[in-house]
Amino acid sequence: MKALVLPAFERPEGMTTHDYAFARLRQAIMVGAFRPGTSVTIRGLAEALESSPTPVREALRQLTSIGALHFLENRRIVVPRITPARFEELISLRIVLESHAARRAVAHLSERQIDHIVAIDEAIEASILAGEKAAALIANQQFHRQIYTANPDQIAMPLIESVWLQLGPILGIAMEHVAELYVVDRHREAIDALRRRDEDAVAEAIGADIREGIGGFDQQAIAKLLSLAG
Amino acid sequence: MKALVLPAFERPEGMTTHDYAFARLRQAIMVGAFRPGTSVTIRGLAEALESSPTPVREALRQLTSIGALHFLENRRIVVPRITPARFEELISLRIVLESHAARRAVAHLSERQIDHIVAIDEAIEASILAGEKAAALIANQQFHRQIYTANPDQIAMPLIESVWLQLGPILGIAMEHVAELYVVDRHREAIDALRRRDEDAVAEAIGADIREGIGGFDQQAIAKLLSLAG
DNA sequence: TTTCTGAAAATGTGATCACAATATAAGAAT
DNA sequence: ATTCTTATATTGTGATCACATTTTCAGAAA
Repeated sequence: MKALVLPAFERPEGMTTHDYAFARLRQAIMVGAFRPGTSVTIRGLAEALESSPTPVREALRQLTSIGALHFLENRRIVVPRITPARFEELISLRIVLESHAARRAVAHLSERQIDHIVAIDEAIEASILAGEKAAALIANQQFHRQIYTANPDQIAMPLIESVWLQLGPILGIAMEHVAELYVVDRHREAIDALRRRDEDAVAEAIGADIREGIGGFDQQAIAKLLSLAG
Repeated sequence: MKALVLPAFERPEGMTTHDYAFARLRQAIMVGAFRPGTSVTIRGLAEALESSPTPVREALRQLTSIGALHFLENRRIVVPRITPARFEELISLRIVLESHAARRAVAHLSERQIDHIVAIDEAIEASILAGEKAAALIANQQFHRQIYTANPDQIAMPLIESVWLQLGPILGIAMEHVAELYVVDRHREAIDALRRRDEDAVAEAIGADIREGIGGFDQQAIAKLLSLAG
């Protein structure tokens, strides 16, 4: 049994053991630290997190509720495998959910908030130029999240993050097999549309961003990646 | 402390205590057995379910992950309150998610499956005529679920059910304050479109069904309901 | 070499308990 | 009558342990 290695995570003071376990595992999955098909154990994670089974099991249960993990019939806990069809389904869901969320956020974004989003976009490009894949990934998620959560009554964010989590494992594989990140995003276009308060254009830009970004991998490339992950 | 009363639920043999607790609580919330703002306790539910805190807490954690419950800062567990804006947000999400899921299911539905869906629709009407509100509600959900899950690679169902769960509590209130259910559904239209394999028409019918069904309550009616639920 | 068998190890499950934080309610002070 | 204080009860948290199931693997049989 090799020891588990989880991405670093600072534990805020006062955070419960359960919340810590959940946040850390969630983040690990989100950035692709686990490969599809990997199986995890409660005790193993409890040891890695220096705690006990109870809070870890609660965290794992939550992660299964949002599709990040699967409890099999034999009660084994695994990172879900991804088929090409499932991948395509996830991408189309991202497009539908996120263009909707973006559209409904437009009216709530202040100029100051848009400035902040611009700053995040610049951070993304900086990370890419520096070759820091994980940082670029996190910043890209932050870019999207910042837009959608501007709507104070917004409900979609947890659902969107559920989809992100389900895409996480394949993201990790993709990052390993892509020599350098090539920037193909529509962020500039989305920002311009935000400034014009053009809801249709914002929704369109976000949809295209997703379609041409990770969704741009064609079926063949995905199949190849998935076979490598077997 | 008044004893909790949960809707009946038959426990399949071999089902773990945790799964039983989760399924039963989930169903209770889904059909509106809990009012918005209600607070629940781990020990109270453990007693009602004749088990212990551990599996119940796991079930509650899962339910919060899908938006059915909220853990407050003080660590109290409550059924989320619903504002008119949040309600409108939930309905628009339902429309987006479900018309998308319906569209992507069309190609997978066999004639036999469509026949089954017709049978469910007839059961809905029978329940309405018999005045059995809860049964009509369950059957209506079954109608929608049956369509969406025809797509074997479908990912959206858990997200859709998350939205249903968040609408559950207000459903319970609505059922109490509506003397008789008036049938305003587009099921027949959806079924015809399914037979024609007309994806656009199916998506449109499902969207209209949601919009004119529960979504049809205008803001004023919702505000009244929500004030009663204070 | 392959397959079968059984013992040992690993694993998920759930009840219990001690502890800390929070809420509740009774009584005192203003 | 209202507000503040304090003691009691309630509640969430997390570690631990016993149990049942599953997995793993060494050794025997074919």
